[in-house]
Amino acid sequence: MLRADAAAAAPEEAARTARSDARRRQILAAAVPLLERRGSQEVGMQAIAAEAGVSVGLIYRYFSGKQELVQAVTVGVLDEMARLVSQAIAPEVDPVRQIAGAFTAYCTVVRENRQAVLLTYRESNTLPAEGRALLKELATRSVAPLREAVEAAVDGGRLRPIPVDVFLYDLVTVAHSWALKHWYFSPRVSFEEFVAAQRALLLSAVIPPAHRTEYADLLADLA
Amino acid sequence: MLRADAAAAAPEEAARTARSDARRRQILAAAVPLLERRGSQEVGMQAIAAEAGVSVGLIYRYFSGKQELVQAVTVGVLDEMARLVSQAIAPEVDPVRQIAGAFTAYCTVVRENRQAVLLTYRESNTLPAEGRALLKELATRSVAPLREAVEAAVDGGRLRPIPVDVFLYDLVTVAHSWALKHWYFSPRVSFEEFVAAQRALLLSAVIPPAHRTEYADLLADLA
Amino acid sequence: MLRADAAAAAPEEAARTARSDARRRQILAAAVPLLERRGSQEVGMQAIAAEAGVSVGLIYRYFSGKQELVQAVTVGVLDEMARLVSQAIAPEVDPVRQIAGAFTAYCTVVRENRQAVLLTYRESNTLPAEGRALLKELATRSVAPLREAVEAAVDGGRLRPIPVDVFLYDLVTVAHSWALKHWYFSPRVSFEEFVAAQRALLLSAVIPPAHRTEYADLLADLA
Amino acid sequence: MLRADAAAAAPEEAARTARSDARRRQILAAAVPLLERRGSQEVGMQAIAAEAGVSVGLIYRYFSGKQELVQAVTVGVLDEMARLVSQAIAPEVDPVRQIAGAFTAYCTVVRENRQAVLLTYRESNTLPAEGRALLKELATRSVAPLREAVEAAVDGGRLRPIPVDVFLYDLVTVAHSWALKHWYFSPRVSFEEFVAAQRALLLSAVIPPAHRTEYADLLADLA
DNA sequence: AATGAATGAGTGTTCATTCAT
DNA sequence: TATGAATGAACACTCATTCAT
Repeated sequence: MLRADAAAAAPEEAARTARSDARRRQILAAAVPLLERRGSQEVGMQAIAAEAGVSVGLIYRYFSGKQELVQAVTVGVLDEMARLVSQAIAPEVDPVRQIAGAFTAYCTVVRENRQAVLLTYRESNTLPAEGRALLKELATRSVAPLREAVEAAVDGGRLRPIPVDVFLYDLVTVAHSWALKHWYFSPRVSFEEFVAAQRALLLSAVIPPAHRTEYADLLADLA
Repeated sequence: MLRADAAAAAPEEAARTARSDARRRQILAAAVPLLERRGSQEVGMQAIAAEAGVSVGLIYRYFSGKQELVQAVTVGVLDEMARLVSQAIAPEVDPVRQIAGAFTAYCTVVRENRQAVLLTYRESNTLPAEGRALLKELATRSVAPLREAVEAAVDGGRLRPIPVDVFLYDLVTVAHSWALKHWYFSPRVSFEEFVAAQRALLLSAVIPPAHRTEYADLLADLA
Repeated sequence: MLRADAAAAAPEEAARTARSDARRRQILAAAVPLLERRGSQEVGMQAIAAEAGVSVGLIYRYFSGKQELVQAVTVGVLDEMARLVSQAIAPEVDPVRQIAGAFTAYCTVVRENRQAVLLTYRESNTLPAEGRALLKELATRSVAPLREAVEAAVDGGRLRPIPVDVFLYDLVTVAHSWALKHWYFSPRVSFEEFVAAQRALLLSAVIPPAHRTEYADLLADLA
Repeated sequence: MLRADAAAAAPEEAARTARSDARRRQILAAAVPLLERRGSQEVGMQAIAAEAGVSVGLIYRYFSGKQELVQAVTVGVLDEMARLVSQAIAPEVDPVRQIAGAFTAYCTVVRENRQAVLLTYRESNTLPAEGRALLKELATRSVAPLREAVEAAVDGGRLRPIPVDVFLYDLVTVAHSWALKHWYFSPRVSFEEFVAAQRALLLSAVIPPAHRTEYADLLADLA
């Protein structure tokens, strides 16, 4: 009996945790589009509850308050994007092609999560110090694979000896600019043109003359 | 009498307008640092009135509401930055050097108005469509001189035939990234290193081999 | 079968009642210190459930709502105090000494249940009419033994012909004042001094000159 | 002009303070009966605002929050009672008659402010430490005149050498008991009987035999 | 032109109570 | 019998906006 109970306890606990996680996800899933569209300021807890199909009180069982919910949404959105990017990176041998692929993947993820990108830029200012630190760490962690590729390329002489930190964040910032300056880019260039042009521009800046022919396909889009 | 009045009316009117403008500026000047530091959400009208040394009611004589005030602050901040940049651009003959100079100027203005840059990114999402359009127009207008330089350089063959729109906003976005990613860059590179590296990177991407020796000084920082 | 069931029913019923009573007591025991310390207002049902080690829902099986629970706690506390007092009263032959003993006992119980006394004063205002009536009845009943002693003493001529009702509640009120005005008395007199002084004062007021020497020991503390 | 302005400034300020005070009083006056009847717990800010004929927001201009308002009401009620008592005390030469008069006055004030007395007992438990300290100080200050009379009587040998602190608060507690135990006393004795009996009882306890004939009128009610 | 007292709809949050399991 | 997730009305409090002076 006792053993059976003990044996049963674990699955019971697990089931509870699973249900609890499902609720959290349900609430977050409802909050994400609202916060993306209108910002944490404009969206009330009642609206989030209504969208999630739960009562206001229930949200407070899963999140200590609005701030924590907004932070969870923001972190979740960044996490998801990092996951999508890492999924999308093809396992290339050539580090330069890996960089190119990662940048393309990043841009694609940005295009498909434009509102989410804007949300992270917008809400990161409203987060408390702790949440901000979490976001920074997440950002740093999610560019790690890209950083390795850049470092490998530089070490292997396939990229000029550039300041890695600077180039790395240029890749990210430029990818983000499809969301940040969407009003500007979208009427002027197609997404594909944007990616091709940016990729060619950024790589042109760092591929040394000796390897330009090797990567001619990547640089072609600049003419 | 009537004539005297009419004669007096113009100067009177002018004086009134002048006083009115002074009031607007007084209120805006008080609002700017508050909004930069804490965001429009966190700052109340009462706080702005107190900071400006006027009553709440008076603000409503000069602005139709909080939204308009925030918009005026945002526009004002962008205007001021555009002014500072255009002031800082030396009248160079060489369009490439003009681009380099403008980028450096832009970065310096960003450094000295970091909070203002963040404010524009933050608040532009809270603005109504109309205000957003105004901001876009302003942004477009304020890069116009830079665009001319880039176009001239491309036309003169000193820059590769790149998509001008893309390169132009890369310059702006990268300059902004000193503010947007300050938490990342500032512990890793000094502002001078940042500017030199970015300038070299961006120009490397676009200066054709034929002119690389001519601009060796600008490209030096990449080794 | 039916008979066996019927035969078993009585003990089963009894066992159930016993378990049920134990539950009630368990919940009340958990609620008492919480309500004493923080008041019914500040204490939530969830907190009481947690303290009792049961679920919130279970409390509603044993009490119809918070109000009833608070009432049960209040009544319980008064009951317990009445019990302690009646226990502490030594079976004296002399009614005056019985009064003195009962007063001393009352004071001691008040000292050891100061928070409980405050609770009854505090919560009796929040109770519904019905609960209030119950409390009054309880209070009346619990002073009954004391009333008998006073009446006996008056009838026997050992106390002056005073209005019994008034004197009776003065005894109670003064005993309570150790709790009600604890902030005042405690830094000024010790508990023992308080009891001796009050006892002497109250008895002085009612013992006729003819019996003063007989009770000199009880009156000593005033002079 | 400047002088006129300066001259006008003071009255203006004074007028503002006067209006502000009137508002405070208006809100307090509305809050008192509500809090007396139903307790701070049961009374919402909206109800107080409605009763006062002002908006909720306005209350927050004059009180930092509900707690402060409740404290102000409680203090105000105690203050008013202290004022009424001190007004009612006739300037007697004889300190014993002064005590008797003060006690009678106290009882009368309690009778006419029964709910207020209950309110102070009830709410003093919900107040923060600071507010509680204020109440204690107020209570101490408001019995000061009575204390002087008691001390004078003891020093002059018209009262037995009793512990002043104890007797003083017995007077107060017994007077309060008309409110605290109103449910008990009121069906049993009239207010006048109550006062006469209590006065006689308390004075009997402390007037030495030597002066009993002198104050026979005060002691008469005990028979 | 200027004030600031006054408004009241709206906010985030709590908690007694219910009910499916 | 026992659970605790779920509810939602109610709360204290805020703040953009108005308007009598």
